[in-house]
Amino acid sequence: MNPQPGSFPAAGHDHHACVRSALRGAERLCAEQGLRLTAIRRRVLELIWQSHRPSGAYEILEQLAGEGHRPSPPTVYRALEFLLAHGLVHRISSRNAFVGCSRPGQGHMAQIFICDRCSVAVELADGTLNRRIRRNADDLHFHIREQTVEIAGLCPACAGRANEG
Amino acid sequence: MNPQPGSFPAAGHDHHACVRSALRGAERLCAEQGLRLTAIRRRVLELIWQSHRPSGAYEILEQLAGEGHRPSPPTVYRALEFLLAHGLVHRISSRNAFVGCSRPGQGHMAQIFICDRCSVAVELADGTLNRRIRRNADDLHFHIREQTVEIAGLCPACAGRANEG
DNA sequence: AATGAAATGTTATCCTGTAACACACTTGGA
DNA sequence: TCCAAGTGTGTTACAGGATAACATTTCATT
Repeated sequence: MNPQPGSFPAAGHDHHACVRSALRGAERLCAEQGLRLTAIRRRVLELIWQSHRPSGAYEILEQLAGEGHRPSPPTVYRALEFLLAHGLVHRISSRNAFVGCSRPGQGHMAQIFICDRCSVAVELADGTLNRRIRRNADDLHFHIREQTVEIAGLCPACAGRANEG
Repeated sequence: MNPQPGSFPAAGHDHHACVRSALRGAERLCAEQGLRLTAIRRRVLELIWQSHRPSGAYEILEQLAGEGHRPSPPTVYRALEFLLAHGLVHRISSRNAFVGCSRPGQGHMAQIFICDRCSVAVELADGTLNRRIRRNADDLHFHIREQTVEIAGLCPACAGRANEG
């Protein structure tokens, strides 16, 4: 089961299932579209899905290094470029980081909520909101290519313990 | 007159007036709130307002260097930090750059449209859209601290000559 | 003048991302 | 089977963005 799009992951959710589901989804999408999910690309996607927290490119690099690969930055950035281009991951501009996309292949007009405290990110794709953005663009006679909607704050769990640590 | 919030600047608009207006606004806001608009802060704001294109921190640095100041990165970043904290500029995460805020002091729930071709940025503050975001956050039980809404594409003028150069 | 807080200067370094070029591996056709 | 062309990867070197840590100055107020 994919990480429920539209809600923060429950405390004890089966994360291995998230990862498996994401990889299966990627395999299916690549098969359908004749794309090559090479070993590196697959591994980078897998590492990004290790958690629901956006990963920096150099974090990924270090994890790969820990496995003996020792790739250089361009290798990782190329894999990320591929994953971004085909909607398998999102870039979080406000953090220079990358997070798995919960709905690969369904266009990329997502809104992403990121917790300041635990860093968990959740994506939404609110059609009403997207239409509103498009309408604003139309009023400006602006032609949208890409949108970035990132909301930072506290997730439910962290808001609950806001006054602790 | 401030750059019309909510529309792309007209071809022959009086840009000196934009700059003057932005600086006057900043002076007023700082006076009201007992903030110190020091020489550097003022100069950085002025440089950012030189155009409606977001400026990188190191661009600003170079311009200051060209005037004999030769400041170091932290100096510029501190000025930017001040200007951001008091709503005088926006950070454009998707470009690592900064642009003047057209409505200082009115909260910072803005949407920014940026042209891929000429880089001009225009800000909007659509209450309906902001309420929609807030509503999505409420549904998630997420507490918003800050939002980033950046839309990239082609401004009216550039869309017009899209098939030329 | 003396004091404490805020602002700036300085140095060094870290993090993020890419250019440029070499090599290897598919894949389809001669 | 071998060759070409395209795609993917390796490697080196560097550009660009941002901050830590500490020294010094400036300012408002006593």
